[in-house]
Amino acid sequence: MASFPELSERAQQLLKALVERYIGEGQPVGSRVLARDAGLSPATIRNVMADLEELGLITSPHTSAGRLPTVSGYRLFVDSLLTVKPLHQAIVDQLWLDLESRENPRDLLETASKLLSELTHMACIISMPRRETLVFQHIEFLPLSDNRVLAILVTSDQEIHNKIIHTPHKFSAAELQTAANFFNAVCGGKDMVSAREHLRAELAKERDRLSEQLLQAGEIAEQALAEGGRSRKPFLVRGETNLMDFVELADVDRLRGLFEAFRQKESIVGLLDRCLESPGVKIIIGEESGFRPLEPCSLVTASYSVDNRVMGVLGVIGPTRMKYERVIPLVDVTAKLVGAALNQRTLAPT
Amino acid sequence: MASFPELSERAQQLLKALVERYIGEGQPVGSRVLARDAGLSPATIRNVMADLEELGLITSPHTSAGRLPTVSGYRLFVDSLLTVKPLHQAIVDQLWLDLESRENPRDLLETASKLLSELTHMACIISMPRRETLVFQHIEFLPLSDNRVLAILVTSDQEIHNKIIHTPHKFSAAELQTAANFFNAVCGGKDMVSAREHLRAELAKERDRLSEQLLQAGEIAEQALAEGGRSRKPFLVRGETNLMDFVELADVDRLRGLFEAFRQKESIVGLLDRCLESPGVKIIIGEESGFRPLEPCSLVTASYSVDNRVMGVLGVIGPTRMKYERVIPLVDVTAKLVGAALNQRTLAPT
DNA sequence: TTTTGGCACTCCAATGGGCCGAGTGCTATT
DNA sequence: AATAGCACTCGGCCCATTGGAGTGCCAAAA
Repeated sequence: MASFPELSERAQQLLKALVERYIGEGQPVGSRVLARDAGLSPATIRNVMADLEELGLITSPHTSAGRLPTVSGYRLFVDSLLTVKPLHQAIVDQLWLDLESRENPRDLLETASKLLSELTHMACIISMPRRETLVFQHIEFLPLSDNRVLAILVTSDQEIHNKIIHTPHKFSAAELQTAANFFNAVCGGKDMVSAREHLRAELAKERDRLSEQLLQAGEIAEQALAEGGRSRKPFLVRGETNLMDFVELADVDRLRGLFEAFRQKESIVGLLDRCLESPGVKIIIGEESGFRPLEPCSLVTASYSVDNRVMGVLGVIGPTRMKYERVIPLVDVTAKLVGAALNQRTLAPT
Repeated sequence: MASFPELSERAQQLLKALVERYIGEGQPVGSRVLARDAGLSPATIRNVMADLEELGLITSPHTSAGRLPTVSGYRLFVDSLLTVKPLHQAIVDQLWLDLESRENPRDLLETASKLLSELTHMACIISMPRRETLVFQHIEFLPLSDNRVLAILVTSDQEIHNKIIHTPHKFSAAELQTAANFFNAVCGGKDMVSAREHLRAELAKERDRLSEQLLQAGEIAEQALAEGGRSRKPFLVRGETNLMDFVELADVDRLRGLFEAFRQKESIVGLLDRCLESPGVKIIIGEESGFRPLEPCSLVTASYSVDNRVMGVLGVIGPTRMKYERVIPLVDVTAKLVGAALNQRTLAPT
């Protein structure tokens, strides 16, 4: 990331004022208004502005318009100029109240996304817990008609996953019970990925000692772990319609691109993965996201964790011209609260 | 519904031509173009048009523009003037191929909505099977930690419903098994609504003979039946973004209203219920729907059934100015195919 | 009686000129 | 280094003009 050590204190303050003003008004800001604030003459301001423009921090859309921040300008602003407003405690309490009462993680994330999108008046996006972080707690098999078995998997966050499995022949209830006991013993307490690997290894090792039946059941459990342990959708998007209120997005083509992107999640998932690694708030501004539909938007994300294990990411999508100083603490706090609520819900294996 | 017996054959043909033209071009159609088609002079056409306008079947947006159909005009058109194009057999086959291979009803409806929205380039809406039509097949209880019980309910369409229930005290696995057996015996084969009523009656009747434990379990099962038997969302909406392509909807406020309506489903559910009663295709044009956001839209719906029991409704939402003669058979056929596929998936109780 | 041609009229949409305001860059001055 | 002054540029707005599309009506033709 480029830093700008050559930037005088005054230039920085001016940039800050300019960005804040632009975020507030949405129109290119001229030298006069800034001059008033700074107690300097417009001409002086213009000189500084010319410098800032040369550094690529601001531009003007045309000759006789004011200036507005470029992506680098925003970058510098959020990285070192911004003073975040701490969140009012009452809001934090309210958030916690709403989140804490949710039964299951799915509900919890649903609520969180709803709250966040309402509070920010923007779109909210939350990735579901990853398979790597879900702990296998308990599996149960239920015989259905037609050589099919219903596998029910309970993970440590008390989420239920179902999968119907087609079996080569009919298993009796007793056989299924035996199998379930075996799997619970082998996999219990492991995360979904290593549970699966462990199960595979165990099956291979004990191949001789296990009955043919159990071996087959093993294959089945493998199947159940493969897909059943993941929720249907990798992430939630809520409040998309809020984006329609922003003038800079009030263009049908743009909106269409955005909404399309929300629906076919792949590219967004990639983006979110970038924010998974480290905890804390991450900001992606405009074209930094690297793909078109999000160009006029910024993304403010934070990962949420349980026991210092990163579970997923949540964040907010809005116009580049958003009130970062309000959004950042909101996202930050929400992520922490979601983590805490999730933690409270995650019980030790029985 | 007002009929127009006083309408001459020629006037009807003219109205038909006008509507078709307007649907095709999207612009008010003048007397000249119609004159060419009809082999009459523009002046003659104008006379007829004046009659049609007086009857409230067409209007002109302003003095020097052509005419376009009013809601009544569309109504008359779809009710008695329209000649539907039969669907190409290849498309039917393809649809069936795609639908028939789906594992569970949820997937099936998901696929159907995707296909329908793609084929029509409009938004598709499908209501999930209603509780009244789902047959209780099997219930199972799984003890969790913390005085909680996981109820697993299998319905006749092989869909799985889960619910976590908080219990006043800890039940043993054996107790739960007994309870499950009891409920399976009492409720098996009944639809969800009457299963619940039946269970309630049974509990009241046998109150003295049943153990306290079983009674409590009964309350629990009641809970499970109440909500667990219904999927989380009452209906699916797919392909909303397609609506952005239509010029008549290319207005952010309109779009916002529409999308908002899709999200908070209540009003839409009411609309769909209207189409539940009788089988066959139903069409709701513009303001007939009776609520604002859908004003510039039409709705083409058909209910789908299994064994002559209406399960739900599916349909398509698009601009009033849509190609009804193509959309109607598509919706019709899809509904039938969904019913057939669902039927194939619905197994007799074990 | 129905159809047609003609004519005056209305209205929209596109075009282009003129003007104002906002803002800049540059230069001379303090 | 900061400022005042000045010429210049550009977008937005208002407004008048024009052309085209279409109508309604009436009188003449079929």
